[in-house]
Amino acid sequence: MSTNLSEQETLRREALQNIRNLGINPYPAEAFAVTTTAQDILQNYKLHPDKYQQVQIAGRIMSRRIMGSASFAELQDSTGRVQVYIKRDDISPGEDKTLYNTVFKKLLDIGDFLGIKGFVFTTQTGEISVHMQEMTILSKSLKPLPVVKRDEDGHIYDSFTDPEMRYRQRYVDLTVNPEFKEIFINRSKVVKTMRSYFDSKGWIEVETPILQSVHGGAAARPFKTHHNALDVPLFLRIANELYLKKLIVAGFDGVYEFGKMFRNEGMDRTHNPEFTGLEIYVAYQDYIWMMGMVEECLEQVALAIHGKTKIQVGQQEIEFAGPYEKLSMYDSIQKFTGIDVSEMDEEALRETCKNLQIEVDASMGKGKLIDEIFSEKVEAQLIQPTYITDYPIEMTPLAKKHRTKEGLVERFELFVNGKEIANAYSELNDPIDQRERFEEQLLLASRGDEEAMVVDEDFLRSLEYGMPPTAGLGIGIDRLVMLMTNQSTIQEVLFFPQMRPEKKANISSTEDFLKIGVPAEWVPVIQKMGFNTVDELQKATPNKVFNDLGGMRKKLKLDIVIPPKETVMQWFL
RNA sequence: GAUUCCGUAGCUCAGCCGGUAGAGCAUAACACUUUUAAUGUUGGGGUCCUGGGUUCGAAUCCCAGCGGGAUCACCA
Repeated sequence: MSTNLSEQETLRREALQNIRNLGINPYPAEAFAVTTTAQDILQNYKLHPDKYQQVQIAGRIMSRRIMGSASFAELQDSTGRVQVYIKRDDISPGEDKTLYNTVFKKLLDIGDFLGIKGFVFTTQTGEISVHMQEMTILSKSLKPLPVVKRDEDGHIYDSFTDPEMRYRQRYVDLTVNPEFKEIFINRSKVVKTMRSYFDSKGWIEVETPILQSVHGGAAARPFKTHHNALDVPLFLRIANELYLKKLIVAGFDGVYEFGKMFRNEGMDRTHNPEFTGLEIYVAYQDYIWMMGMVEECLEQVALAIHGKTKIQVGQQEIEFAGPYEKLSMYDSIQKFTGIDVSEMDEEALRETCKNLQIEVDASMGKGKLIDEIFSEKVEAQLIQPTYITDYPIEMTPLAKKHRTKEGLVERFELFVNGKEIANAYSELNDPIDQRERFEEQLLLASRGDEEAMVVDEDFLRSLEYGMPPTAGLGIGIDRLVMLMTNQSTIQEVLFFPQMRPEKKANISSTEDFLKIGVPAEWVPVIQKMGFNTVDELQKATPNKVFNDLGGMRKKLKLDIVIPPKETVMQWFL
């Protein structure tokens, strides 16, 4: 047994062995038939007490209150917690009280999974509880869970709050802070609601490649990888737009995909290197039609989660029922800055940025400059859902030119609570125009714009065969979930947000220590003394190590013989 | 990347002007037949993030590093 375990972990391993010694399998293979849940009991027992005279429930022990020959424990399952009442003479009816006195009181711990057979009743203090008649150990827990206590008023004590630990060990987080499970349940509802809405329209869910040889469809730095068999570089997709449009060319009327996108860029509370995007394309429609579709869809999502369309997000109340306000990009800048940028050329825009104290650089084209003004002065002000429409052509190479307004494209972005959550176009289906737009992107790239889009020849070829007029939409699912669940960081809506890898302590194996002559029973002691590697040990002073061995022996109350000094000296040769 | 705060027991946290570490919960032992943040009594448990420096003496002061949080920048 390693001395690197904490005292509590060692005790639990000993308890595990003692359970085995009693002939009980702490990890049984048999299924345990669950007939009810904590939530079901708490909600329905009073209405139909007769139905709860024989129940089987399973979950984790989350607290124990032992009082002589009777005890209470809280059992937590996926739906919540219910109290269990255990009476010694009920579970150990004969002379042998081992099951209660030893197994329940000594060998079980907080975190263990238990299957319980019993009947539901109400205690003198009025708490609905399960009176245990039989108990099955389903799984022994070897690491102590942080214990979070709650009083009658719901105040939380000693809560497990360290964000690093919560994200790295989400299984612990959701076990001891089960209220966070609600976010993920709602996340699932968001996707489910959207999916069934799309399906009801007859559009089909598809899957397109994640490994792509050309990372098209958006402007971002990709993750690069390599395919050995083909010996070619591949990229994790930054978008799936071009593939979905190829499927419209192929003859589908509506296609959509929920999928992970990967962008090799910064991480913060609204960005994770992998995130979930929804993209949907519908043939013979345009961006005006798409606005109505988005309103209908989001209204259903809000209803599914909150049962109403007006929801609280931070300090704001946001109304998701349409129609949403529509504002052209130029009008929105005029509205919030009083400046009309619609007629300005690049030089005038640059001057305007300077006056507004917005930083610019030489690589920025006209579209980019307007975007800077917009994101600096307008974006944060758009609290209620607002469509910003009709973007400058320069910043949108995949959208169709505006039907009436020169220099603009048919595009909208939906802003809610000051953040963009959707982006849509009347998709560009003119192959010649599309090629020219890509060429302009190449020009921007040569000016140093790292976000300029790359050309996808296969996509251009597909357009040359002919794509029907199409409306397309992308929604950042993580950000939508943040809105719908009132969370301010993306990490809270991802089960496993990206983290810096945990640093692994460099530890020599027991064999390595044996090789230099350390007796087996002393290896754990050496490790306890802080020498994780042979190297570290050999860097220490031999005399001091020898002296410390005696000290550790005394401290750990070990009944083993100290190696002779000559032996210890051999370790350092 | 910049600024700033933080890192002490399994968990949450104290620890002042530098003198080799404390509390609550958890855990161990005993008591207790309806408690509920159960209770009472008694114990055990620490690489004070790591490495340097100042000092007779560092959890504490200084420097560097690592990890994390917040804000900002970048990134639709």
